[in-house]
Amino acid sequence: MRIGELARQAGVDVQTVRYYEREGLLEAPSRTPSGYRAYGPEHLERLNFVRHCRSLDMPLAEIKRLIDLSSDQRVSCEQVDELVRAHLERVRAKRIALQGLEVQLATLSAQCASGHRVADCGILEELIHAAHGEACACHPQRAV
Amino acid sequence: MRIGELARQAGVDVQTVRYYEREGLLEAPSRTPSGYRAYGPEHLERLNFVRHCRSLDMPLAEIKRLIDLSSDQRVSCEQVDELVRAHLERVRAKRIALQGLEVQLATLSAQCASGHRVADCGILEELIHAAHGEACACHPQRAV
DNA sequence: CGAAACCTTGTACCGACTACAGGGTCAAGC
DNA sequence: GCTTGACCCTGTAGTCGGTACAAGGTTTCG
Repeated sequence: MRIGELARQAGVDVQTVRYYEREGLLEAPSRTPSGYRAYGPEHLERLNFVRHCRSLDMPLAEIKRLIDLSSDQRVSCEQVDELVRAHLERVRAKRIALQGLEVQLATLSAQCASGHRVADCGILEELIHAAHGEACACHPQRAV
Repeated sequence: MRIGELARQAGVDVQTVRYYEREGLLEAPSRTPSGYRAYGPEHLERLNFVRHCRSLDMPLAEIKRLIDLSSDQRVSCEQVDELVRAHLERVRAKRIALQGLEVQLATLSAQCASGHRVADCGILEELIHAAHGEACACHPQRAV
């Protein structure tokens, strides 16, 4: 299987496959006499593994770590779980931060009484208040 | 005020100030005879404005747009609101995606019965199933 | 034989910084 | 007057996970 076929089967770009090889996530395959990469089914499986982890938004460094762990039979499963849990915690923290942002942005948007010129825009007013270090609708008890 | 003082007052790194100048978000200030940047209070206000928008996770390009809009008195307030609302929508979409990820990662973590060796790790098993295109705990009805 | 589709390497780009190298300037203390 | 340390300057490269070229070689089909 050449690189185009592998990429098609995994649903990724050809460049991405080469990128993963460069980053050490995909083993460098053997080459045809003319220098083309020749992949086997084990490469497709590995690539699917990487893509699946990426679909869970794991960074490549962690995916690499997961691959290393899984190839060492002496390693405890707890290390794998710890990695997954740590990632889950980061995702949760990010989601909570975004929830706060949503409230702030909705509040800010509510300041706009449409039809105005920017001179009287409630949104810009709030943002400029904030620039003076004062409280604003989106950051009510901001401590500066 | 020199760059260090400005940066301290706005709570940013000196490099960030120079970066904003290069990116056109902060007007280039006058210079002392020895070439040091000399800032006035209007620069601090602008910098605070930018930082406040950044705290709402707006990309620099949008902040720039906001600055441009706010300096044109003929512009309607609706354009400002539209920009804020579009940003809100992006934040909301991202938050929802992360919520889905949280569920997936929690499900995956629940597959691990601790104390095992990786050979029997439920997490890796699931991930490898997924790499074969089969359904897995974290992506139950995956269509490949 | 020629065109199209494929492959190769190498490089640069995205955002929003951060870090570092290699130098110049300034204020204080001795 | 000299040194020390804190500050400032420019320019460059790195982060992350790719994407997008450019300039060439190979294969495949008609």
